[in-house]
Amino acid sequence: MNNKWFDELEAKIPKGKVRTRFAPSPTGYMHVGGLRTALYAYLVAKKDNGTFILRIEDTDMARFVEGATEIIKETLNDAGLNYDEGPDIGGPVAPYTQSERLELYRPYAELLCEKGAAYYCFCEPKEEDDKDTENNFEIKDDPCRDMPYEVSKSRVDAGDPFVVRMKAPRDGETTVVDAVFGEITTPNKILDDMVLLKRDGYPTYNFANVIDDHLMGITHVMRGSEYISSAPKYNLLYEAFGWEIPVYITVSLIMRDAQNKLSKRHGDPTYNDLLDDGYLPEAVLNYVALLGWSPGGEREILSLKDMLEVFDVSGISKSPAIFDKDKLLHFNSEYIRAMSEEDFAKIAKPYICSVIKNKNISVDAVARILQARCEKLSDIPEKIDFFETLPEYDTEMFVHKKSKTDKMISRDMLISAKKVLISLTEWTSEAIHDILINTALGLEVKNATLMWPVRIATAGKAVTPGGAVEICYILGRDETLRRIDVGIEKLTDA
RNA sequence: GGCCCGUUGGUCAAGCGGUUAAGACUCCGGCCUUUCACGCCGGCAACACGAGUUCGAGUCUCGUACGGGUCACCA
Repeated sequence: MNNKWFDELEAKIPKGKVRTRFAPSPTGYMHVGGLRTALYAYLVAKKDNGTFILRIEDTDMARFVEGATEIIKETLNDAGLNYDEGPDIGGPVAPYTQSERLELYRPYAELLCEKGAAYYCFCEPKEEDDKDTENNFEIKDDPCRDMPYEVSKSRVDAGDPFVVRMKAPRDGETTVVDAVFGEITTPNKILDDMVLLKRDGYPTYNFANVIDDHLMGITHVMRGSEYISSAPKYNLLYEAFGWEIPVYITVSLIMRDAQNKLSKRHGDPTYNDLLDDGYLPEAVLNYVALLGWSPGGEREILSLKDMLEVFDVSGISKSPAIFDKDKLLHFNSEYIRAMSEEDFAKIAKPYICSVIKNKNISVDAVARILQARCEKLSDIPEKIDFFETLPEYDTEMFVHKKSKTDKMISRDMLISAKKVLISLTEWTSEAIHDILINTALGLEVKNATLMWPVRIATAGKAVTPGGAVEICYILGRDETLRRIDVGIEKLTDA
């Protein structure tokens, strides 16, 4: 490659603005941690009016998953993390998918070999088995490390299979500066000669990442703390090229418990699983933002826009955070309650319709009584299935101390309720409410004494969304009266 | 095992040398009420341990313990 080729690439690099990237590998789903990294990257860029980029890191042919890129794009989309440059929309430093950038990496690897900062290695790949053998942690110099450049180059030219490895210095030390972790100094001698270019010609993550971050003009690099021990090697690479080192922003891991990180393999939910389970994207995003980052004040409910205002790298924590589903659930219910009635009805509808087929039942009315009582959308069906069909129930449910009811009283109450409801001219919540309250008054019993049996008879359940009035209203007159009759009958038998 | 990082209630966390050590989730009371919720009010509960620096340490230093990360031709 001649210098012009490199120069042209360099010339394309946008400068002067903050540029961050989310660089997932397409595994078929989105990790909760990945979403958080994407969010932070987005915030760092957008806070400064910068550019947020999506880059797909698909350099592992063995792990390719069909459709995975689409999942990533959709996720970013419905989380509101809109990227300015990416695989589908292009940009000044396209392409944004590493498998489409393959011809870029080898010349850079060769350049490093020429400079003596890397070398060709012809050793056979290590066997899977002796990789993990016991305490074999020693790093030993690669036999090809000291092969003269000309010799190795001619072998490469002759077609020998090879990998390119970085030539880490054996002395001195490297200091990494991280916006979260501060300065970390590592003796170079413990750094291994990591592979840059694989035998199949693909770059490794470590290499492609550095090349692309540079070529794409990335100014701030966020990644999980699992990469922090590789950071000195990245610095060495940047230095070998004479490139400016970006600002590292390392975020700690999200854990399932004190000793295990969140992982799909162990059955922990991915972002997509959470959505399927009835969580709202905004709620998940909000919750995840607060795992490992704090805005400092007492405010916890933050929209993406709010976060843009208050986000600061100094609020990122170094210690790992345990993912707490209870708290996520709380955020979710907060978001549900904050929605407008119409919006809630819209998202609840599919869940409502999954159990309620009866056309006489108003989906909107059901949604209204549900909104304050559901923490996630997926709890909806079991809460309202009684509207569709009256479940079998035990008459013991009519007995309620606080409402001062027993079976006898309940039967009387149902008979009274039936009498007034049957003659009700308009079937509205207000009308039902007023006539029942008046009836209780006339009977000289407390409201609950009348309401409790009516609710039990019409729902067949001890716990229901909404009270007697709402249930009667939603059920409609005919069904309400029918269910009251069923109740009276059951109580008569008992 | 080497190297690196971390440690405030069960969980998320504020705190950046002087506080009665915030707040949120969970849990437990109470109020409201036609059930359950929602809402409101209240409560339980923490600086891992040991030295040192300092008039004074959750805050600084060192050590110990515990936990995590990493040591792939995976990312």
